Amino acid sequence: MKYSRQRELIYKAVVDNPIHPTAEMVYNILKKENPQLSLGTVYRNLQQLSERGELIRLSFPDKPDRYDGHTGRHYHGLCSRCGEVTDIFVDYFEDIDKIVERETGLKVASHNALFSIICPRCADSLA
Amino acid sequence: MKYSRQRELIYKAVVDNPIHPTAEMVYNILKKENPQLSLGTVYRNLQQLSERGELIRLSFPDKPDRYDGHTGRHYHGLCSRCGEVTDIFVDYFEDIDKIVERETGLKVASHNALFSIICPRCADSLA
DNA sequence: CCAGTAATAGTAACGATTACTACTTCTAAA
DNA sequence: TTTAGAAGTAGTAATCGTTACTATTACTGG
Repeated sequence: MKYSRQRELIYKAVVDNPIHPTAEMVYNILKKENPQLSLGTVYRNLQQLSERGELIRLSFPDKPDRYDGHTGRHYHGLCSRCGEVTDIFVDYFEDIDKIVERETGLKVASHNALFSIICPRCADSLA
Repeated sequence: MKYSRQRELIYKAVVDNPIHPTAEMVYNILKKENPQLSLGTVYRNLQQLSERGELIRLSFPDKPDRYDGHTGRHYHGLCSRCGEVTDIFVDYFEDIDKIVERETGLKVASHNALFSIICPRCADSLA
């Protein structure tokens, strides 16, 4: 894989923006300073980086995919009001992989979890 | 919501097929006996049923959405070899919602989990 | 500094899904 | 039961997110 300035920018845009941006968001963030950037380049690099495990790609029904720069095992929260995606850093629940293995007989490599939450901003606006 | 024969068929196709079919799969299953069925009708009803909580809609990167007729809390396994989706029925891990609430301060309603597994068929073919 | 390979910009194409429209089917009340 | 009106359907067009293509540009090893 050859170095490219664009890939560097795209990667940093995801890592530096904890909002879990979509491809379009990355494009909009970067095009201000890099007006020649192509949306296809953003998509291509996000895909490559995800394949290589340098980014994580998240899918939700009826919404564009989002990308996460944290590659360590962690969970996510999805605000059921505003749709915001947040990282949830708690210790990985090792046990539950073993429980599932024991109870189902399947070989379990890992799991990921999505918590349905109310984010602080939405919680406030409700109060 | 008014009764329709098509909706009934679509709902049953999902509930009766534990493969977590895609919209296209549902269409193909049903069109044999119901050649007049329209793909748009399948999509529209799957969406309505998901919105009403009678089906669950699952999204994965780069794959069409899948639908699950089990609406009770449960988990899913995704075979990392063949991509097959399976239900995983183990007791809901109530504790982890509380742990996340305690550690993050967020209001947690529930979670779902996706286990990365090797399905029995793939495990066999490797042996 | 140059050759060769990989990456890009720009645009076209694609697949999954939703929207639209004229026609059909439920259903509730007369 | 008939019938009016609302909701649903079939068939097709349109949309959106994403990937593919192509001519040009930018890395990098020798």
